[in-house]
Amino acid sequence: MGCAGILSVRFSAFSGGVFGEMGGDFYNPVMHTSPFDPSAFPTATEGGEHQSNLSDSPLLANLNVEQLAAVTLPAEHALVLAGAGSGKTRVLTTRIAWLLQTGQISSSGVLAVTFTNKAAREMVARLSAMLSLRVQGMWIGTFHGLCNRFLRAHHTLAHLPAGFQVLDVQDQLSAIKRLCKQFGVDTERYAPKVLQGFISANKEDGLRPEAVPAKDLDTRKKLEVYRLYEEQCQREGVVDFGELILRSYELLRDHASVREHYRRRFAHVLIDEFQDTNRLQYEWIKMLVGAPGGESSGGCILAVGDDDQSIYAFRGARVGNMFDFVREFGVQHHIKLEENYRSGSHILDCANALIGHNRERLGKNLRTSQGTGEMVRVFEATPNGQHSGDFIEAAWIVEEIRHLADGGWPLREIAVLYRSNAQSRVIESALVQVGISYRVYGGLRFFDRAEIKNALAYLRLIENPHDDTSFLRVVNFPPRGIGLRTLEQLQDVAQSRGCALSDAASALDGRPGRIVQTFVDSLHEMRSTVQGLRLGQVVERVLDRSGVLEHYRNDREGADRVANLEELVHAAEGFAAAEGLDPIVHTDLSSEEPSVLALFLTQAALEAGDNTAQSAQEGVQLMTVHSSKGLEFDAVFLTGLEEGLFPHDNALSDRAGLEEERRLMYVAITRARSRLVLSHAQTRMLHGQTRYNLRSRFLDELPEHAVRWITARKAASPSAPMASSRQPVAPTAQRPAQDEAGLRVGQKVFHNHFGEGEVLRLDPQAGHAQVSFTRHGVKWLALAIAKLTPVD
DNA sequence: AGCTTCAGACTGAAA
DNA sequence: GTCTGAAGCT
Repeated sequence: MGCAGILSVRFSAFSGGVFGEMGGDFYNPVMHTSPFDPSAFPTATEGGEHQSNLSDSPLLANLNVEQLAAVTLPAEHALVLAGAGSGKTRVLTTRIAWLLQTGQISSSGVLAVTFTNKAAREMVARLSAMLSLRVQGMWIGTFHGLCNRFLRAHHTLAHLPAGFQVLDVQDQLSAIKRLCKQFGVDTERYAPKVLQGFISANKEDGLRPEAVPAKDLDTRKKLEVYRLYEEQCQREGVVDFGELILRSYELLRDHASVREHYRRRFAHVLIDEFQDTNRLQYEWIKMLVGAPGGESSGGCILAVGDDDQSIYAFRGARVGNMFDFVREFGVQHHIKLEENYRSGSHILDCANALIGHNRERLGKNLRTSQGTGEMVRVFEATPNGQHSGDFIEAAWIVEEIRHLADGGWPLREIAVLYRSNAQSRVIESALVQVGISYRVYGGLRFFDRAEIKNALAYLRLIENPHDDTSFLRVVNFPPRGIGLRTLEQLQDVAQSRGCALSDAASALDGRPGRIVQTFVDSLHEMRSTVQGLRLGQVVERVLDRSGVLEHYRNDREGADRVANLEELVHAAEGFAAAEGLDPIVHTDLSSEEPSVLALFLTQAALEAGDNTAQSAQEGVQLMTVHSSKGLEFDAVFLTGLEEGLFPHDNALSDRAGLEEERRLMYVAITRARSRLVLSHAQTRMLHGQTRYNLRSRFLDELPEHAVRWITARKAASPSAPMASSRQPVAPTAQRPAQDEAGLRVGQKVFHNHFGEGEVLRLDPQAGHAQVSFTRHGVKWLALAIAKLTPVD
């Protein structure tokens, strides 16, 4: 599967980031030896207004005025508004390097937090390149990675076992399902997914069950599940993602000495992508630093973010944290990074004009000294007799890509972006048609694959026999004839005795009981046979003894899975060295030190791998706009710019939703270096039916001077006949009157192509009508395009 | 007990 | 149109 590269990079590049120097790194405020690299020592900065004064400092060379100001800020709280492509990461890393080199702090006095492992890795890599000191042991990582590290160090105070494990979303859901079954929760009324959302959302708001207002019966029921879930996790020694942060927060809150220690220690706290932080993450930061006026104020915060790129409100991100931060910390230093080093001014003009339609902004305008660059083009795909608009759109884009490729543009520098994953399919098949290779982002990640999760479940059971989630996952995998019946009995016994499933096995009798007992025995056997082996060997042996590997070998479609399992062995083999750990596994269940196996399993949960479906081959990159954030490409094709799709129907109910959609569009536009092509289709196959869509309102918000409206001039592919040569659409073409044609629900209508039908629903805001046609089924139509005649 | 079929969903997604 | 998850069949 070619995951070798991905894995080895992942496990080595972040070495020490999470686990390095565990223990010794904590209650040990003693500084590292001097971090100075004499050759890079800067001269006095004199307030640092002009870079010319600093030409002899390689670190600060080539920074623009704003970047320099941000890097050399005094040790006070500050907010940096960093526009897209403005050198944000460079500022963050140079700031850290500058603080270290000027001797203002030691490397143990810095805490830098990001959202993704990728961002953390990049920061570590850039710092290593700038500094001669060991970046490994520094507190640079994700919110969850750092909190994990923190809880490991203080696991006793946190009431957790040394080798506590981290539940990912899948594990969490199955834990909740199991709990529902056990306590007879009506899962028709309270879907496990909903309960999971409820629990996570509350944790991310920093709320334990007792703190959530039980306003109605429904909420009370959910709270009961929340409580039971917490008990279950505690009993099994596992934590979910939210718990990592919530418990770290509470630990700091409840233990003054620990709090004081870290507040004294971290003189500088740097936060990346601040607009994406949720309430709990912000509270954690505040607890770590101490709000002004509190009993002890700690270090200073440098928050870097861009309110215009806030696109994760749906998962709890609060742009409001930016405003709160300024208010609560009395932030005096506001720096805007507005110079963009990525795109020409036509592209930036589009971005600025578009985002100017948003009301709730801190305010910021991207500029460039690069010149205008290419015009931004807009393509409208018109359906023909054989193909719907999305097909024509895809074919046209692929043709354009082929031209680019012929012209020497590297394929990996070309991206096709879309609003929702469902759109990738048409584009993929168009690419396959002409034989252009591509990569799709958004598939399963390595550690989320079923075979890997099965293998990890065995390893977890070796580490912790009380992990019932893992027990249930593999008690009948590979199949050994244990059915639901048996498991229910087992769970009953475990519940009445208050013990783990694996300890309840002996109470069962009959054939099923013997099978379960054999399974439990084999786990014991594996646990003892594995002692003293290297981690890689441990994984290998468990894959063998558990029968997992054999099971996939016998599966005629299991070749990929076998390869992935081999990859897992390889990853385990390299893990210890990369983390600077002893590779020998000792799973002493009462140990105060987590075993290397426990750390490996945690790593797997906290860093599940790139979510790219294909291997890292050269190819056009396909992804959603969301996952394109932070990336850049020479050429960007942004597809499906249609009302209902982008902005998406589900986001249109309120102003905030629309503004987030617009920010999403802003993110997409600012990905392009030199070429940006926007496209929309008049008709699109969606959910197995044809939809008629108006072009996106966002297209009408772009400035005329920077945009060229085009239509197809030639056949997009041999099989696709001429797209009709319509006149370029005027950018200001009128939107349909809301009540056009006087339609109402239940109205009988006639359509030239589909014949007779009845209006099922109306969406006046979007100008859409859903019509059930007698002969062609249910379709959504855009009233401006479809000609509907009312019939009586 | 395990496989197959059928209904229903379906914006976005890090750790 | 395609994937997931639960009920039905062998």
